[in-house]
This record gives sequence, C-alpha cells and structure tokens, in this order.
Amino acid sequence: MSGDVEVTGRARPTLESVAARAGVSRGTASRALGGGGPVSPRTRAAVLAAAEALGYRPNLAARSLVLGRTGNVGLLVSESDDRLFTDPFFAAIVRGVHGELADAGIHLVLTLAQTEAERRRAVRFATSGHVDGLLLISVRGGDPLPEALAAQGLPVVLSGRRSAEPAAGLAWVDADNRDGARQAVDHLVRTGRRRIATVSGPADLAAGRDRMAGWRDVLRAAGLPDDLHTSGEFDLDSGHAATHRLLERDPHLDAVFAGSDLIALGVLQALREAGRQVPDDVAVVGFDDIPAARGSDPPLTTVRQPVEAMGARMAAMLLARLDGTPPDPPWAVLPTALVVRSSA
Amino acid sequence: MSGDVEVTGRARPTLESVAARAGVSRGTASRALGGGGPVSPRTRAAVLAAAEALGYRPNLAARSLVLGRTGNVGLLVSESDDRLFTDPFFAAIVRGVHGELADAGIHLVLTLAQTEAERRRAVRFATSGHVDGLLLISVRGGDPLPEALAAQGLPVVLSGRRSAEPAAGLAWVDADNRDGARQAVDHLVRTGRRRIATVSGPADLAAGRDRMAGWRDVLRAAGLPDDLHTSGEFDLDSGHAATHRLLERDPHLDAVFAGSDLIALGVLQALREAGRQVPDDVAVVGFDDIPAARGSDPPLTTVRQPVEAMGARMAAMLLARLDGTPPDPPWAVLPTALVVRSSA
DNA sequence: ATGAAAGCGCTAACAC
DNA sequence: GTGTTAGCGCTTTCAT
Repeated sequence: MSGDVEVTGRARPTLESVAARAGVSRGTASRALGGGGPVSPRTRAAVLAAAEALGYRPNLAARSLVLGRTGNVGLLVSESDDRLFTDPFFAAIVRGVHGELADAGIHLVLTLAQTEAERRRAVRFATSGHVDGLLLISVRGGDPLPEALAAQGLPVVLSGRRSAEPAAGLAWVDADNRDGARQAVDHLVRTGRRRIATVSGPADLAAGRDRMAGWRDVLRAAGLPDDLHTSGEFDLDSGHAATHRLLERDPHLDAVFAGSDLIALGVLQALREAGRQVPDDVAVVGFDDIPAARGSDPPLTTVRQPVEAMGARMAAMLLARLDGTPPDPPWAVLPTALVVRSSA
Repeated sequence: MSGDVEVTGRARPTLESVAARAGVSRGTASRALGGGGPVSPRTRAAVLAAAEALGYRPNLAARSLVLGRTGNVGLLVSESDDRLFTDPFFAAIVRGVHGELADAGIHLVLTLAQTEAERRRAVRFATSGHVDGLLLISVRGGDPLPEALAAQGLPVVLSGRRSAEPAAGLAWVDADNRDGARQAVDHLVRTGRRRIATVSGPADLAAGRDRMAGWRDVLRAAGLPDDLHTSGEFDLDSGHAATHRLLERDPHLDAVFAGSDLIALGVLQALREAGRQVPDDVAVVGFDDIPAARGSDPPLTTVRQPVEAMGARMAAMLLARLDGTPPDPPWAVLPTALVVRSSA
C-alpha cells in the first residue's frame, strides 16, 4: 500500500488559532465563545466567525482539566441477574437518561459490572475522575456498592427503592411496585377470583419484594388466603416451574399474579400444559408490559411502569445534585398503571 | 444546615504528591507507574508503594490532553426505528461491546440519535475529540452519516452490512441474515410446505432486505412461487396486519417466514383470529430468538443470531484500527442458526 | 537511572 | 473590554 494518507493532515484548530484569526488574544476568544466575561459585540462576532470558519471544536480534555469537571456521568449496570438483558427495561432506562443528559450537554459513559472482577474495575472507574456522578441500575438489597461510592464523595442515584433515609450524596428513583401489584390483585378480586397465587421475582431485589407485598396487602384486606406464593428469578422458566408446583399445592387456584411479564409467559405455558383455560379457569396478570405481552395467547393483562420516565428522573436528580442543589427529598416514586387485556 | 462538610477534604493525590512521598521526581514517578522508560526496581517499588498508600488515581483528563487520545469510544445508536427498544438486541450488543473494551481499558460513551437535532448533536459529539473511534448501530440504507464521520478521520465500525468496499476508515459487522433466512425457509420446504409467505422488516435496513432475499433464494431454487411477501416494521402490529392481508390474497398459504420474532408474534395472533392452527394449518418461523419466543403458543421456531458476539467483534475491529492495524478485510459476517421449536 | 523543563489546550484571575 | 499570565496533571524529550 502507498502509505497512510493522513486525511486529518491539518491539525485540529485550537483556541489559539481562532484567536489569531480573529485578531484577538486567547483569553478574549475564550470569553467570546463560552465564558461569561465582558466582550464587545464586534469582537464576539469576529471570534464566532473565526471559529466557524476554522471548524473549531474545543478540546474537552483541556477544558475538563482546568475545570475539574468532566461533563460525563456514568451509568453503572450492576447486573448480577439477567433481567436487563431479557426485557427491554435497560434500553428504556437508557433512553430516558440520555434524553435528560443530552439537554444539559452531559455525556453518558456506560459500565457493566457482572463479575466480581468487573465490579472492582467499575469502582476504580467511578472513582477515577472520569465521571462527575453516577447512575446505578439494578442493585441487589445488601449490596454495599452505592454507599461505598457515595462515601467517596461521588453523587449517586440508584434505580430501585432504598431506605427512606439514604446516605449523604445518595438518591433513588423507583416505580410504585407495591401499588401496581395492589391494582393488579384488586382487579382479580373484583372480578371474582378467590384463590390467588403469586410467582414473585427475587426477594433481594426491592421490586420483587414490593410486588409481593402489594399482593399480600390486597388479599389480607379482602380476607383471602395469602399462602400461595413462590419466588424465583424474573424469567420464563421460573414462571413455568413455579406454576406446576402451585398447581400441585392447590389444583383449584383461579388466578396467578406474576412478578414480571416473562414470568407470566411461563405461567401461561404451564397452565396450557395442565389443561387450564385462561382466563376462564385461571386468570393471569403480569408486570412490566413488555412488547411481547400483547402477543401472547391470550394477550396479557399487566402493570405498566414508566421506565423511560424513571431514567429521566434519575438523570434529573443527578444533574440537580451536580448543580449544587441536591433534590429534597432525595428520592422519587413514580406511578404504575394496570393495563387490562384478556388474560384477566 | 451547618454548611457543606466536604468529605473529600483532602484533594485527590496527584502524581506530584506520589513523587514527593517516594522521594523522586514527577518524571520518574510517571515512568515507574506506566511509561516504558528505564526505572530501577528499588525506585519503582517505592513509587508503587507511595501510590498505593495515597490511593493515587491518574487524572484522565490530563493524560488525555497530553496523549491526544481519550481512551473512550462512542456507541452511536442511530435509532430512527424502535427496534432496539422493543427487543433485547441493544442490550446484547452493549454487553458484547463492553466486554471487549473493558479488557482494553477503554470506556464506552453512549449516544442516541433519534431526531434530526439529536443527529446533529451526535455528529458534533463524535467530532469533538471526546472519543477515539465510533461504533454505529442500526443504520438505514441511504444514511450518509457513517461515511461523513469516517471522512473526518474518525475510525468507524457499523453494525449491518454495507457495500463490499467500505470507505476508508469504515468497517462493518453483520449476522448472516440471508443464510439464516435460507435455513428457515429450507426447513419449511423440507417439511412439506408449498405456499410460503414472508412478512419482512424494513427494506431500507440491510437485515430486512437480506432476510427477504434468503426467503426468495430458497423458493426459486425449489421452483416454488415467491409472490407472497409484504414488508413493514420489525414489530408486532406489522406482523398482525400483514398476515390478514396475506390471508386474503391466498387463504391456502401454509407457512409464514417472519422477519423478526415480534413480527412472528403478530403473525401467530392473526392466524389465531383467522382460525388457523399452528403448525398444522400454517407453519411460522421467526428471526432473532428473543426470550419471549419460547413462551409463545406454540413456542416459536426461529433463527438465532450471535448478537453479543457481533458487539464484541465490532469493538475488536475498532480497537485493532486504533492500534494502527486496520482489520483486513474491513468486515465480518457472523453465522446464524435455526432453532426448531413447535411452530414449524 | 534520574531530574529538569517544556508543553498538551483551556479557563480565570489579574492587570491595564 | 482586552491582553497577559498562571496554572490544571500528566508524559516525554533532553540533559546529566
């Protein structure tokens, strides 16, 4: 080959070259472009024109070095489970977060932490000065990571409920899982169901616990038995296996509240195998409203959570904190809503 | 409140402080920690100990400023469609990409570009020196973005087939969509189907076109008619509506090859409404193997593509390019595989 | 093998 | 209002 023809032959223009072309000093050019200092309209116009002509883009590393801020926030997916990768939750969170950050000119740096080694790397990353703050997704109950990070002085916002008095520098956003579950089970009770089981998600994820608690709330209030429950992962196999166990314990159960739509799909499958008609013999309600929920047979009644809005809210809370106005209270609970289709 | 107790009271240790503690100069400390220069074992040990004791983390902005590299690569999701957000494709790509980058100590900066305004912002971002290279996801056929970016001298790798001779600095990775479609339709033919329709994805996405081409390949080779095709988006409604149209055109069709699993779910729904049994009256094959594919009634026969591996490969190609060894050829096509369940 | 010094591109404090 | 200057923290010659 005839050698690398370096297309970017001319080096990127610096503030220096812009200033030179506009016939001013570097400091003035800096003020004209971004800073708040006083600049005459004439000069400003000249600098802007020069920058435009040269195609000037500020060097972010240099800016970040002097400012002590990076203009980045991290999104750390503490993914011990596969949930994020089996439903579109992750993508929706990202979309919400990104929308909010982009408006503020902040960039999103993504980090996954599945293994223990990756977790250590993620901590190093978060404390390396690469980001000004951190968003944490899918944190298990006893996980010390958020507090550890916040203790380093890094602003942190989590998805998923935490204690009502989070540590300093720590905030959280969650969907109202408990109320969503109540709506779902309430719907079952009002439509005449009496033996209502639940297949809930992992007990060490707040979402799993809260959805089960909502189920129990309604049953107790209605004076109905709350003995039919099993928990597992948020996936199809969990739903499938659990339903067969439940059916053995009580062949006459007439409803199942599933902790997620994927679980619900497994429930439907098991009910088919057991010869039960849905919703005639057994009603089924899911949670999440994933796209495939509309395509099941029958289409799934489920609880929708505002995932994208949750992402946006997390980002907004972090930005507020970075602006020096920590949100008070340092948490937010977003409403969920029942979507009634044919399965219940 | 009693004032901000700045927990990070002591400023972050710099190389200077490490050097001081080790009793050497800043330059020596730098060499000991990372650089390749000659350092005596004694000195190196002293510097390492000092760094450890101080909890030293290099300032990335400073390093990036002097090195002219950022240690970041961008993942730009040029999402004109909703596909990434309705199936777990996006998450799997991210996982693959991240795994590869993390090993190289490179960070992933995520950018979405849905609207025209966001696209402009994304271009500014990509050319702002914030990233050393760019990964592009979900690019439509005529989109000039990749070439424009590559022309700026930015190394770019796309997901999805491009011309066989991509522009300089541009590379791509794709699944073998055409072959996957061939496997699917071949399976239909071998199991006795004769009126095989397809509901394909968008014609301006290579994946959509290639899957339809594979369908046609097999039908022509088998001397079967290839007139039953419609195209739409990669979603459930497309599949649903298209199937009703197809059924009108030929009530006797005995198989449908769907361009995605979500389409296939819509197809199943429409077939149920039309009173057709699957697979007895009509066989259905999907594409992607999303988690919900196992939960449909009947479970979906589908084509699996190695999404995570595609992400990893994209990242690997970009890293190679950044290391100065551009991959040759500048593309990769990864194999797909038929997963037979009950729907065909 | 080590120290001194230059400089990456930028902002902000300080003179004028 | 504008120019000058001093760094931000790091890597890398160049001497020694």
